[in-house]
Amino acid sequence: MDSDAGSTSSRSSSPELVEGGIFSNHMLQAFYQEQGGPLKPGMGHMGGGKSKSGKQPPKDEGQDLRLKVNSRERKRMHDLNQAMDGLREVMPYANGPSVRKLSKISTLLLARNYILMLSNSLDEMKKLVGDVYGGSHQTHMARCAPAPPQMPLYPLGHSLHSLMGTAATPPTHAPPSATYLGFHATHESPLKDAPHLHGSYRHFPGMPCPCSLCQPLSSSLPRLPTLSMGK
DNA sequence: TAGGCCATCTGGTCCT
DNA sequence: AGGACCAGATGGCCTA
Repeated sequence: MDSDAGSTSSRSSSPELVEGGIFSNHMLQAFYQEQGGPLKPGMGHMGGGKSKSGKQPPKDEGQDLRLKVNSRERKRMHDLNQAMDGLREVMPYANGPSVRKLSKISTLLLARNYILMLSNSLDEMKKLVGDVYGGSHQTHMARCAPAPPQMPLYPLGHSLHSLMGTAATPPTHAPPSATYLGFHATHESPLKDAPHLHGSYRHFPGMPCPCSLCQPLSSSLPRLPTLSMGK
């Protein structure tokens, strides 16, 4: 949650409060013992869990073990969130402190579209280079950087706009939803159906359009920290 | 107030 | 046996 709540939101259940933060593990244990053991399902401010009848180890050992497992799980999730933050940082999307973070699902979907767009751009560039320099270079390019096998060539503009989504423009203060990002949670292979690839051009709110019609193609997509989604 | 998003707890499963 | 991973459950925070 450090990653999720840290920058723009003020959730009270920050893991930093627990691990190496305001509350130490000892304090937690003391709290648990005061409460009569680890948080029972359905109670406690940290959420609950399933209440399956389970074999319970002896109380103290069981508590220690449970705390250890919980701690590991928290750490694992923190690592996952850190990785998610790292992904957000390299996305062509607003990264400023005043900008609301992309949700996890939106981050993943946008990342997927971004990768597809970059792949298509690469193909496009290779094609252009091949056209300019002729067959020998094309052969060289094909040998050095073969295109992914199942990646059909799509117009660059379309792929770029597919990255930005083709659905209705959401309000600028709201993060793009999964639907807005152009996906409907299909498990089909990339670019196969690609309903998001043949939409009409649409401009991402607050975001300069990256298509070749609107601006010259740069070698890498710039960071766009000015997109404000409010909050 | 409902819904979305999230962190956390928890038990189960798989792997080393 | 211990750890990693996963998914279900729960409650908190925030926004429309």
